[in-house]
Amino acid sequence: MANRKISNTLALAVLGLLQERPMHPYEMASVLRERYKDASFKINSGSLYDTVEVLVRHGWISPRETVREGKRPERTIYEHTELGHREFLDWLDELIRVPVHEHPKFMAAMSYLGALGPDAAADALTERVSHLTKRIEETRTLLNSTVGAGSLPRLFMIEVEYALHTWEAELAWTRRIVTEIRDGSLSWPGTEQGGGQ
Amino acid sequence: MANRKISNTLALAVLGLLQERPMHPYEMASVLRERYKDASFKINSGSLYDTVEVLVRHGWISPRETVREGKRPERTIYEHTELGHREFLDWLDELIRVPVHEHPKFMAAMSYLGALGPDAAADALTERVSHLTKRIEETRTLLNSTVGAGSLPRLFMIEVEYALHTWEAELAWTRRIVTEIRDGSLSWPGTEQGGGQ
DNA sequence: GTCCTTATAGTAGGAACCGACTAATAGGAG
DNA sequence: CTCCTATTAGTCGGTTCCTACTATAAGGAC
Repeated sequence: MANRKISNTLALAVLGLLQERPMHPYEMASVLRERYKDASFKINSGSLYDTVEVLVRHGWISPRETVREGKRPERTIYEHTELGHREFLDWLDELIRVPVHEHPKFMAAMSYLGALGPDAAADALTERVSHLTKRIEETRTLLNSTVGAGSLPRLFMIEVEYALHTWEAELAWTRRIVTEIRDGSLSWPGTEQGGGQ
Repeated sequence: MANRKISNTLALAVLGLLQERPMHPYEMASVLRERYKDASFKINSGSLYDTVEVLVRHGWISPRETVREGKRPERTIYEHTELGHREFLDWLDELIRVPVHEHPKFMAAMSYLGALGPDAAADALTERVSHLTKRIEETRTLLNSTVGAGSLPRLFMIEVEYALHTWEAELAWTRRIVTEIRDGSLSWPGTEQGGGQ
């Protein structure tokens, strides 16, 4: 009963939307995209319908009605249950309280940085720096045109602020490593030019 | 031919190990753990054997021999192919060059921070701060007892330095948000006490 | 009015992934 | 020398996840 939880965060997104009002899956995807939440959740129509089914099986949401307009496919509209409401808050609380170990692809790649040799490594990292810089600028622009312009409360985009902050940290670190590779202070076992010592 | 790539980074780990010397899957897992690479890759015996099979199907690695000691299960030893060598370097280079969008669970949760209300939110974030602090300390200790003690070259633990840096950034950000919730500078739509303005 | 593109709504089949299990051996406790 | 646990090595079955696809309707170009 402890970790019988669903782990896919897309389920959290669905649950969250249904706290507001009943919706059919396709609409959930649209609303999430409108609100820029596709940066936080991996929205994929196949997974979305599966996720909804799992939530139904667990009794966290339930179908409310099935409507059909013209000859388009039927839309099934879902609503949250009492249990679903409690589990939503519980899950949310835990996700915030307890950091989980994740496995970002960049960390995996850095584990084998040595294999590239110092020159290719510095080169690849330099290109990463430029991608990150661009992404950060775009995100700043987005925040300025929404929260900055007063059209959205800051709380509604707080996770974007978080992402921005982590990218900035990654950028700073990456830049520093490039410098250290180039000036030899990060020495490269396997090549004969060691750093100091 | 462009994105016919394997996406699971565990395959990168396998490929990387086989650049050194031939190995059987169980040994790969042990070596990765010895080298603290289980922080970078999600090692799971089920997935590992599947991944090895996929690599064989793609022709990036191939079985070299099957040995049996006593009546224990047979061990199949794999080695990398020429193609596997090229693809390893290529993939590595791309993972470093081009940042991919990931979906950390914390970001997902922060998207619904509002649902907790300011008090519960500050409370949960405060607990996160303490977990992060502890994790950072432990990681510093690990780095001191390996790279710091001169028993491992810094390059071999560079991804741990990266993780440490990102956790520190997350910690600083989380602390700041807690402060802003408590002093009211992060205002909470839905409750009536707005911030400044 | 016909053509083309985009939006709407969802389905289906297979690949990937993971947890739980098997089964043998080695190493100590007593 | 018998029991118990840890280590070695890998398999199996089900769930989850994703890509590719179907099919209708609406909106403009010309």
